[in-house]
Amino acid sequence: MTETKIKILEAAEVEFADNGFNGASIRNITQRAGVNIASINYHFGSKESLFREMFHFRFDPINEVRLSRLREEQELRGGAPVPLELVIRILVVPVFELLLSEADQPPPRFVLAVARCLSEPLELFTRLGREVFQEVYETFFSAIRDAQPQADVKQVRLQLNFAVSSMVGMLTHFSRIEQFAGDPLFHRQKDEILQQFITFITSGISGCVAVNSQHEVR
Amino acid sequence: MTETKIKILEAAEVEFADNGFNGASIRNITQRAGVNIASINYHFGSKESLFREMFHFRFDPINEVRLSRLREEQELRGGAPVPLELVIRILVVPVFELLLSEADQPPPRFVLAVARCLSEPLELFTRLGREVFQEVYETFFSAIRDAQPQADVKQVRLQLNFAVSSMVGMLTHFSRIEQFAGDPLFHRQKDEILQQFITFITSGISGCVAVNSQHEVR
DNA sequence: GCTAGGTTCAAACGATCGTTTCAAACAAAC
DNA sequence: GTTTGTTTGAAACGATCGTTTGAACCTAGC
Repeated sequence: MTETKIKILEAAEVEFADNGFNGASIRNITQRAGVNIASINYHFGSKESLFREMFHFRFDPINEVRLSRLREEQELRGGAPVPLELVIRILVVPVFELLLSEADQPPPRFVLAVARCLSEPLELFTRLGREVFQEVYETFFSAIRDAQPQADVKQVRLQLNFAVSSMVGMLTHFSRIEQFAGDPLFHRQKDEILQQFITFITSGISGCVAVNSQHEVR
Repeated sequence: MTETKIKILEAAEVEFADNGFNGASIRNITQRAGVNIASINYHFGSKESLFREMFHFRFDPINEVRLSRLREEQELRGGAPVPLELVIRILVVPVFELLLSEADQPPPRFVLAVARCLSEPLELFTRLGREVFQEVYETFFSAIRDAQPQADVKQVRLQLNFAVSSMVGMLTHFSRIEQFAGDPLFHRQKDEILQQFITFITSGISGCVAVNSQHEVR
């Protein structure tokens, strides 16, 4: 990969994270990268293709980690379902450990860039989201279903929808909601927040099943 | 309120919901409303002010409902804390019953408009979010804290952050994530989805406290 | 040294953006 | 009927957008 291409990708992360997709401008990106305006269309083809390439470049490895870690656990158990909390942990950690980086170094911006751009209602992002996350979605859907034999399929689908929405919402709105409280929450350890979030989603999901089972028993 | 102003507000909801704030254009809004381009600046001053007015116009009544219902329950109990699930229900229902409207009528668009625009990283929306939601945030923060005497303040703040993120994420991404599954989830009754979501958040929050209490016991 | 292919550059393209202008149309008051 | 203040209209403003152009530049390979 050319040096110019790398510089553009790095600058694009920051620009997309700060301004969203529609708000980001080719001129700002190239200026930040210290390259010529035309180089984006030369190296990537268009603004959309630039985002697509940044998206894949950053999230494909993350998703591979998620899939391989889950498969490790599954093989380790030889057929027995992976516990729900562990499934959620494997889904959450690879992304959120990047957001909640240590205090001495700034968090990578591409997580925010992707989360914020995916919130924009462009048709492009519907396609891109599927392109990048479809396999992860289906694999973890099966794992969550396996972990809860008593839940029906539609319920699990709803649960995963809740979980993913929470995750994207957290990425997009954490810093902003944080400001409601006046002082930041990051005094807490990164690992503690991460664990609390995993617990939040896990408890939320298993709470749904518990309540629903009660309904069926009645 | 003038007829023109109302027509603009209605058109703006659709345009903002479909394209976000940066993606929405004054020309599309006025064209959809059937009014002159200049009328937005005449009646509202600017695109930003138009959004601000739409935001307040729609969400101030919703927030008043949330606050008054919570106070009703509090007075009904005369000092005793309102149960967590009921607090969450009062927070969630006034907004989500609009999103999950019945099949025979399309859902109002301003909910999506606000959720999507608030996801855009413009400084404007940090201010606007506080302007509209600060009081609700603080009031429900107290109620959630009261409902869980064993939880400490910072933990409750984190929980509310999780809850609000989930809510905004749900509004923004529900329809898109739904498409991962192939067929829509809305076969289920509106009330059932709503109850499941309330249970998800409630269980998530109380799950955090339970785990944390265990930690402290050790 | 020359050529060929890949890369960068300044400049411009057409389109669209939010906003402004100012005259025309309108309504209500006297 | 005239006046006054409010609302609409067509047109244009300056700015910025993503993209394209075509010449200049650079670096291997011969």
